[in-house]
Amino acid sequence: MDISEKIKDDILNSRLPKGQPLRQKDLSVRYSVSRIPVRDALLSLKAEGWLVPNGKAGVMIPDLNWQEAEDLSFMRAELECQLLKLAFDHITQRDIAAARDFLEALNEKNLTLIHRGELNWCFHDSLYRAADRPTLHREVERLNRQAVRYLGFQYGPLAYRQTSQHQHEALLGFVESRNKHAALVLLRQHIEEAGALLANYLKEIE
Amino acid sequence: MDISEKIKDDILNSRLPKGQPLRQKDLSVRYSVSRIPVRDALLSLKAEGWLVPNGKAGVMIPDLNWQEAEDLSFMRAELECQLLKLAFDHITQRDIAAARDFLEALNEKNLTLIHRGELNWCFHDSLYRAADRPTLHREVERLNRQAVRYLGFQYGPLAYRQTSQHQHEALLGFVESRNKHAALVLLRQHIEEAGALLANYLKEIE
DNA sequence: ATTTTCAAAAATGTATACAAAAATAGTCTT
DNA sequence: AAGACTATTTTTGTATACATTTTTGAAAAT
Repeated sequence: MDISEKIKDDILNSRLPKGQPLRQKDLSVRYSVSRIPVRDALLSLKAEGWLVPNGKAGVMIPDLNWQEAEDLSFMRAELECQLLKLAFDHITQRDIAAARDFLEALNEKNLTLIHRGELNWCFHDSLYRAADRPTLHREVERLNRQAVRYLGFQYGPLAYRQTSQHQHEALLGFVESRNKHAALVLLRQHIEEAGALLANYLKEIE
Repeated sequence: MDISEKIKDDILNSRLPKGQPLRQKDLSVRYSVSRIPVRDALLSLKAEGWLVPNGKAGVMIPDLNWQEAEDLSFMRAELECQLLKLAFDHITQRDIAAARDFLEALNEKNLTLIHRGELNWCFHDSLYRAADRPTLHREVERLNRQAVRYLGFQYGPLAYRQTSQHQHEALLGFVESRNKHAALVLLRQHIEEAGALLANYLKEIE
């Protein structure tokens, strides 16, 4: 686990302070490395949206907010449905088998948020891979990785895990039976529903 | 001009070798700095899509290709139209004035590609800003900045500058006369047409 | 001739030290 | 007491030096 992953993990589990700049020195002590790898990690995390600039110097952990949740799910809905549509007729048995494996793995109760997020993306990715559209694919992956920051709410207070898993199974079913239309409708619903639920929840607690 | 900008400029003007790894040492000599700021720049540029990993070590300047051009313009069309739609009813006179200024500036013949790309984004940004949707906005900005890598073709062999400028003027006209529908149709056309032209050209010379 | 192995070289990753910039706190002025 | 200014401290940015990893190329084996 490299430093960047450790920082993500610590952000997800609220082990790093929000609302104040993260100090390179503090982090270098915390993870027992020099400031150089810390700087590298902060740069990457900033580019991925896990951190935001803090004035003229330093970075901060941004607050989660309903607007970002809404925008992320909106963009995912638009782009991922397109990606699935492009992929659909080229999805192989191997892809389906891979998707099933990831789905299986997601049933495990004791997964870290990061691990669960990764498996979640891998499941979707198995279905998109056949689209063979690297740039679109890369962008969708970016969005999914940003959305991981919100997973804590979806699997915690919102208890959305069961529903999500059922939708995944249904989606895979439609792919296997080559029902493109139903798969696309369900995927959009899967993304938009989770986004709306999350956005509403965040609005409430704000 | 910081190093990262210099590297972008040198990539756009083919002053750095494509198809082989960029060496941190070479770059540090070239720009007369140590390897640390070079590393920072490479990390950022990799995150922005200007560079791609080269095996286990180093980065490379990726080839421009028609599929990426197509995907970028596809995503821009989907997301920017949505952004303009959200912004439209809130665009102020001040926004319009700003847009006009950038449009004016774009008439200047002797602009560097980077500068032209920046002005181009600023023009669009003036019209989107009123949407007040930071995350969506940020993602659209990312896509536009990636698209800058392709500007050399659009303003060079394709001689698309005139057409593009006319479309910009017409778009601003529709905004001023509060003709939302026409503006949205034109924006989509503006993005998709440029994308298709570029993709076709790249296919030909490939 | 092709492939494999392994040592040398080169490149990247990291630590430490120093320079520049930013934030802080205290003093002075009004 | 509020605000502006300056000195001090803190933090970030960069250079240099060292460690680790990767690449390269020559020699040996098939």
